[in-house]
Formats: sequence, structure tokens, C-alpha cells
Amino acid sequence: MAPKHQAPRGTRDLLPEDTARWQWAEARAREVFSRYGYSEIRTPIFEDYELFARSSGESSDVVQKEMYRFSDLGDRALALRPENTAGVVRAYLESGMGGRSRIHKLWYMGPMFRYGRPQKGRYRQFHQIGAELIGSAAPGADVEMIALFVDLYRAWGIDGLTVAVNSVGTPATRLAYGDLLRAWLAPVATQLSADSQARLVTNPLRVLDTKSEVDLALFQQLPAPPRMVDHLDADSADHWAAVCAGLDAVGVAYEVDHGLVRGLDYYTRTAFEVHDRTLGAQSALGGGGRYDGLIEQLGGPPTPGVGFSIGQDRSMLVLQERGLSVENPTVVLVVAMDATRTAAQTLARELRQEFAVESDLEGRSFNAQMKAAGKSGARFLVILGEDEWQRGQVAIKDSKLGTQDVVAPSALAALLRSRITA
RNA sequence: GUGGGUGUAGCUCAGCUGGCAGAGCAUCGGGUUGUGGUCCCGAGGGUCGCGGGUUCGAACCCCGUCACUCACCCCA
Repeated sequence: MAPKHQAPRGTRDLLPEDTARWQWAEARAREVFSRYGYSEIRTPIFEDYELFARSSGESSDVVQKEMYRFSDLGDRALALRPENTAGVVRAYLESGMGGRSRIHKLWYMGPMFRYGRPQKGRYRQFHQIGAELIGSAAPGADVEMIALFVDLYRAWGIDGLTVAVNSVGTPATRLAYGDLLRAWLAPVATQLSADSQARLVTNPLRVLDTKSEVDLALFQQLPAPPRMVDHLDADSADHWAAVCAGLDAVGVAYEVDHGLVRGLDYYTRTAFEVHDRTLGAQSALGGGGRYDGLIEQLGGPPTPGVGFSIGQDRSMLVLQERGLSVENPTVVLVVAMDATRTAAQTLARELRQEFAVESDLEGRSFNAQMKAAGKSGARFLVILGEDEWQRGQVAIKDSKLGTQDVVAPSALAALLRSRITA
């Protein structure tokens, strides 16, 4: 106990029982992305600090107090990426992808970093799987993106999730809507919780999802709050109607959440999220939305985009709680006797060209090897008995069929192959 | 960042008002040197998170610290 070092706060090791599940989930995700026609992009884990500050919004919490900023030995102002949309857009512009064709469908997975107080499902190094569709402003792009989003969860066996969807309009309509909210809250403004009073100034859209009992009771005294979707510009309203119709047509189950707001400033029009209550307070499993102004803001031509990111750590937590176990069991266990230990190693290596094979490394007794064989769950036991070996034969037990045969070592591979596929 | 809770064997946890650090599971070995997960016997494994303090004596009380955890905040 008390090793000299421990993983830094908010980071953790993924141990073999975890990586088996992670790899499984990642493989499923790659399949889904590929069927939707998305290609992988890998961008640096750190970027210029300015990139994130400008894209996420100077006033956002992520930038204000959660960014891992540092300067390198050449005094460059850098930051570990807190999310990956900014990096993908930067790469898109830097490589001139926009000039090669109009629409690009990209996906990524990897670690992100935010400095917050750790909690179950909230880490300082966490992992996201995400996608970006750059170059289309059509409502169909939003619909496809949301369908892809829910199909990823489905591929992991997490179904029954309902996507919450909203439209956050444009920066201009959002500002105007904020004023409407302030006016709506004005009668009770001085009685609101301290948190809400602060948000009333900085980000009035956030007041609506307060958890304060006091605030919620005050809301009851007011008429129904104004809804963002009722105060969109004409184009955004058309877009919103088309997205809802598209989701209905495609068969994606969703509900409209009029209070849904995203944490990063670059979102426009469509925003969506999915939650899982079994996770406790950190219930957001993933979310995304449209970001039509971002690319221009980062120095590119006016270019629309939509994307999402999924919290991999949280999703894996849900899978774990649902009892998903992924294992890669030994299929063949080679048991040796004193005179056949070397031969066993040779045979194991040959069989490993095709099968999952284990054999004793430590010169353990025959009994000990047999006990280990029982616990391993291996279907086949290849036993190199001294007498049989002398005659050029080995015994093979099949625990599924309950049989034992004696064959020449050269015939093993073919026998195993036929038994496994049978 | 704010406020609570918890740290004892690899894991799950006991440990009374301060008095020799324990169990179950897991691991390893054995049950006549050639056939299995059960069963029986045995063994190894601890800086009681870490550092101070109080005390004749601290896993236990006090202070600090690190980590985890719950809620808030924020979000994935």
C-alpha cells in the first residue's frame, strides 16, 4: 500500500477489464460512422490557447476556469483541448478541405481536458467520440447528425434514450430572447437565488434550468415563460420546422426541450442532448448542435456546420452498470509434463498463429496446470503426455463435447478449426 | 470553485469506551510424480492513504495533506 505515485487528480487508468469494453465500443462506433459515410480525423491534443478562447467564447466557463493552459519552452501560449470541434475546424481550414469539395463528414475520438472538481463521470482527462458535418446548412444535415448520434448509442445497446432538441436561433435572436426572459422575470428578480440573479445578468437563458426550489416556486407565480422557438428569425423558424419534420420522418424519438441551451457560445439553431439518470448529477451523455458562424469566426469563408460529441467515460459507465461484459477467453490450453515442456511451448506458438492459446510458463505441476485449465474456461485442452508424445501423438479434450481424442500434433489445427466452426 | 461523506490485505468489508491488525472472496501449494471449476488441508499477502500532534500506549482522538465520493456549479 501507499505507492510513491498516484495518477494525477481527475485522471485514471483504464485496466484490462475496462479496455476490453472500450475497444468493443470503439469498434462498434467505427462501424456506424463508416455506414454513415464519415471518415476519421485526428488532430493535436493541444492547440493555440487563442483557438479555444475564440471559438468557445471568452466568457464561457470552459474558457474562464476549466482550461488547461500552459506555455511551452518557446513561450507559445497553448492549451490542452477542452473539446474537439475547434481543432477539427482549424484543421479543415488549414488543410484547405473546403476547396476540395463542399461537404465533409468527419469523426474523431480521444481524450479532452477540463479543470473541474472531479466526480463520478466527471474527469479532468475524459474522452469524447464525436462527429462534424461541415458545409451543409440544410435541415437534412441536422436530421442525419441526430440520427447518427442516437444510432451510436443503439449500437452499444443503450436504447430507450430520448434526445432533447431545441433551437437556439442566431446570436441576434438569442440576445433579444434574453431580454424577453429578463422582462418575464422582472417581477420576481430580487427574490431569486443568488446564482440565478447572477445568471440573469450574464446568461439569462440559464436561469430557466435552475435547481433552486425557491426559484421554481417563483416561476409558478408567473405566466408561462416565453419560448425561444417562438422568437426565431424567419429562416431559423423554417429550419426548425424542417428539422422536426425530418426527425419524425426518419423515426427518431425526440422531445422538444424549450430550456435547452448549450455550454459553448458557437451554437446556432439546432441544439440537442441526451441524458441518463442512472449517472446521478453528471447525467449528460452527449450533445451537439449547429454552428453556422464558427468557421467564419475562425478566419474561414462563411461555412455552416453541425456536430456532436459523446462522453465516452459516461457511456462506458452506463454499459458497465447494465452489466455488459466483453471478454476474450482462452480457447486452447496446452498442458505439459516434465519431459514435454519445451515441446509444449513450440506447439503453443504454432497454434497461436490461428487460435487463442495459453500454456504454463512456470514449470508448474501437472495437477496445478489442470486446475488452472478448469478455471480458465478454455474449451480445448491439449495434453502432451510423455507416453503419447513418444509415439508422436497428443491428447485433445473438448469440454463442450465431453470427448478426448488422440491425434498427431500436425492434425491439431485442422481439428480445432472444424470443431470451432461446427 | 462551494459544502458534506469516506480512505484497514488484490477485492468486499469487520475491528466495542484508545490496549497483540481480522474474516470472506481471490492468489499460491498440497490431498501418493498422468486428467479439470466442487470439496478438504495449508501458505503467502498490511507503513490501517500520507505527515504531524495528544497519550504509558493511536487503525481508533486532534490538526494538516492527498485521493475518492455525494450535492452545488458546470458539463461530457
